[in-house]
Amino acid sequence: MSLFSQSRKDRHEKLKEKIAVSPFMTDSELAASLGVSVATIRLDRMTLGIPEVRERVLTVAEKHVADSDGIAEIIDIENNVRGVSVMNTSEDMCFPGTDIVKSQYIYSMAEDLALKVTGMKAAIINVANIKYKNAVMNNVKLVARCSVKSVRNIDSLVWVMIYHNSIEIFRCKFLLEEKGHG
Amino acid sequence: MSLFSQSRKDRHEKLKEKIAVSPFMTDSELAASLGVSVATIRLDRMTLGIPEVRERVLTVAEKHVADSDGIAEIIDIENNVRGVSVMNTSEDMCFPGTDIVKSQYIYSMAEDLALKVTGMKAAIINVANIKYKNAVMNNVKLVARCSVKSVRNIDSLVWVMIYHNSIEIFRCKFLLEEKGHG
DNA sequence: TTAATATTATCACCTGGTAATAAATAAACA
DNA sequence: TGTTTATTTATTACCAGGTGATAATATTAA
Repeated sequence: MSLFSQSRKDRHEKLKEKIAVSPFMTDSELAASLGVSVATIRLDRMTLGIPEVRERVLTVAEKHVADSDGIAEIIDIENNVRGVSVMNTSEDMCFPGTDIVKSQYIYSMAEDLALKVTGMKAAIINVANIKYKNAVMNNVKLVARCSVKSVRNIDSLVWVMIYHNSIEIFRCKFLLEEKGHG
Repeated sequence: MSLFSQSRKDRHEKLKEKIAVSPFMTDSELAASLGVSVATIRLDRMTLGIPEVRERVLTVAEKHVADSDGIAEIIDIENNVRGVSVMNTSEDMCFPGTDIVKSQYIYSMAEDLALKVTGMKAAIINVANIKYKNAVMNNVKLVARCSVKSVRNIDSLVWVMIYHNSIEIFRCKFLLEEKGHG
């Protein structure tokens, strides 16, 4: 292996890192920042299997809308009574460089399910009795179960429990209030 | 006002809605779905001030990376001792159609600050004593204060409190564990 | 029917690519 | 040293999804 291909390997590493850090750079920006021609960047991307800017941007954007929809899939729902959702944990839910899922994603799963079960344009005004005892790992299937404990006036009291392999890893109560009556 | 311009107003409304729902449609897709020519879509976008697909995609994608960095700004930090961050609530943190912020954003603000104060590639393994008593509204400035209560072995116990106008709206304890020892 | 309004078509141009090919350059080796 | 090989660069033709301007064609109201 030549010194030449060594410098290329270096450049490949730098390229991957640059794109990981700022995924929105065009080929010519990358070329300038690595002191090499656009054609070379093109070849490098081909060999590394890195798609063009627009695809990279689109991927990131699609992930965003997926997240804001709630990442979990509703499996079963009975309005104002109960609901079940499942979610597979993924790398981008984890603390960077670890296999441990940020608890905010667990919390979001619970909040989203509570919202969908009540069906109303709801807003959570009170959260109580959260328990979160065990770390959740990457690439694992979580099941959330939600049951509505009471519907009084415009408020709903909702319990959510999240399980991994039938072991409870999270639970919490939400008090939801119908929008516009607050 | 002519019937003609009435139908145009209709189309403008439909166009705005379509783009709000799926921001990644090209002009020709929009044209097809509204039964009108691409030129018309172009004119409509101009008059409504709607940018082209690629800009829309980029905007969404940039929001995503901003979110994953943590939306709050660190104001003051003393490693393993304390930290302060601020965050302005915005429309896209709210329940759709309301001015009430999803509590998951409050939770994320707390978690992110706890993580940054410990400075370590940390993972939250336990959360306790969450209190969240008041709804948080859109377009409001939140201040999070974090203090590290103990650093024992590889664990840190961290408290986070979030305030709006000096009123506490959220508090919680995190137990964090250094990655790789667990 | 005519004038005004709304829509469509057409053309030249732009960015950030793909794909393929040829040329230049650097390194390795006999 | 010259030759062979690996690597990089340049060039060309093409593509999608736009912008901007201008001209032609509906559509409707007066």
